[in-house]
Amino acid sequence: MENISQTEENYLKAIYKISSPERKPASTNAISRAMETSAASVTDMIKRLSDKGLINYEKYKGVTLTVDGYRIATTLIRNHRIWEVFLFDKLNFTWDEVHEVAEQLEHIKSDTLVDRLDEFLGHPKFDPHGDPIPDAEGNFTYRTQIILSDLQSGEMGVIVGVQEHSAAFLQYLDRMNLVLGTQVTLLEKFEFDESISVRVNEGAPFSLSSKVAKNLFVQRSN
Amino acid sequence: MENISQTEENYLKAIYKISSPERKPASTNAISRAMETSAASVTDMIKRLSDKGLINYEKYKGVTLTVDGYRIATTLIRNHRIWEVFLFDKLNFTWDEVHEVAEQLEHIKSDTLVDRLDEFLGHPKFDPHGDPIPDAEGNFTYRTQIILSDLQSGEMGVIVGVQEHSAAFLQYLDRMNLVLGTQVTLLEKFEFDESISVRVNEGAPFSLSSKVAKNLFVQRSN
DNA sequence: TTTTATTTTTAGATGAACCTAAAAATAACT
DNA sequence: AGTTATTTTTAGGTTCATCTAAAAATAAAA
Repeated sequence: MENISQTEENYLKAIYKISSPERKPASTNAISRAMETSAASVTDMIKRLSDKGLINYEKYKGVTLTVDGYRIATTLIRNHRIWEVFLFDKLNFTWDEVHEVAEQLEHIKSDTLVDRLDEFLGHPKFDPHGDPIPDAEGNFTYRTQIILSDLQSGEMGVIVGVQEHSAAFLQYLDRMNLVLGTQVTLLEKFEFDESISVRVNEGAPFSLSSKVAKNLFVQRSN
Repeated sequence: MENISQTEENYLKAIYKISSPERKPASTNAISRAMETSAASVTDMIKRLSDKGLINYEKYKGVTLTVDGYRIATTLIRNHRIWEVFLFDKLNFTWDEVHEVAEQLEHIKSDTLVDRLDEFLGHPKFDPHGDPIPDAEGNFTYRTQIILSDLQSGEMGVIVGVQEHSAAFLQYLDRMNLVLGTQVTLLEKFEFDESISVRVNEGAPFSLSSKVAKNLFVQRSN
């Protein structure tokens, strides 16, 4: 099971993301969208990954990860998120900058590198976007979280993550001081455009669009 | 000058190492030895690098780096050595372990990553083997160093670097406590096999082979 | 259920980075 | 200088990861 290329790793990660959490097969088209390549290229790659025993493949039926493929995919996600924590905590990258670099760092091959980094960082459980970091066995820490717009009027919550990861969205959140750990009180919901009115900490009320309200994860705090 | 592959980068680094410090042209054979590939592959690659303006190439005459090629090569060396410091200082890798991982990390593309890492590490000037870390402009810090066997009998020196970088040699040095910063007194030189007798700090005298004596850099300290 | 649309696969090509074997150029001996 | 040895290049081929265009299979619509 050795000698897996960076490209192959990226395909496995894409398949993992498409098929989780329900373990549904990933279609050729979905993979080609995720990888930004042609469907023909995907079929090609699928054959190689199948030959290597990393995915289960039946023509026209989509693919699922084997145990080996799953292990590689979750290791990559672990690597990626631990590197993100390093970049954010130690090198002062912003949360919209970490992804791109971590995308490269996750592929570094070393038996001990990420484990030592994990140790150095104090075994973080979540990355700078609030996404859980799987342990070396691929187990994720789950958290009871809801989207901001699901709070009741008057309820308080703490921001614990984001659903949308685009740099534009993350930069907007930064500008609004809506970073992880921020206390948010939902004051009012407006049906007509699904926008909401909130208070951050003790500040003045302001409104957030439906898009923001639906892409921020919070934990109820009262 | 964009889109340079990892392989191309490694060729540039090899050419840099072969042709430094005298700036002599690197021969096809020397490059093929360094890269562990066939001479034919080197000729292939040489053409591509020449087309990209990274090396000066004249058939049968060997190659030299252009200004662009030189900049890339020294940047890689800078990246490599800064990463080595990180692995050694922060993640407790031993000095025989750092090279292999840094060999991968040096290729990570980011405008700010290595500069921030450099900052985080306190702008180190030398890597864990005592090799100088060039600044962002490719300038190296030079140091007055001699090989251990060039000390006079009775002279003291401080270990500042190694010439040979093999893991076996570095592990041997560790076992003997001959790490960077160690104070060594040369007691006696034996002509017949060029071995030497030394004292480390205040310890008991012991002997070192010619090979060790010639591959350790020291700075005179009295 | 037959036709149409969509998805997936096959066929055939390309460029990067490698290879071996053979030819050409340069260097080293006698 | 002429022959031999070495180095370098060319020629032709392979594998990986991609592509486009066309064929085949599946899904959706009439």
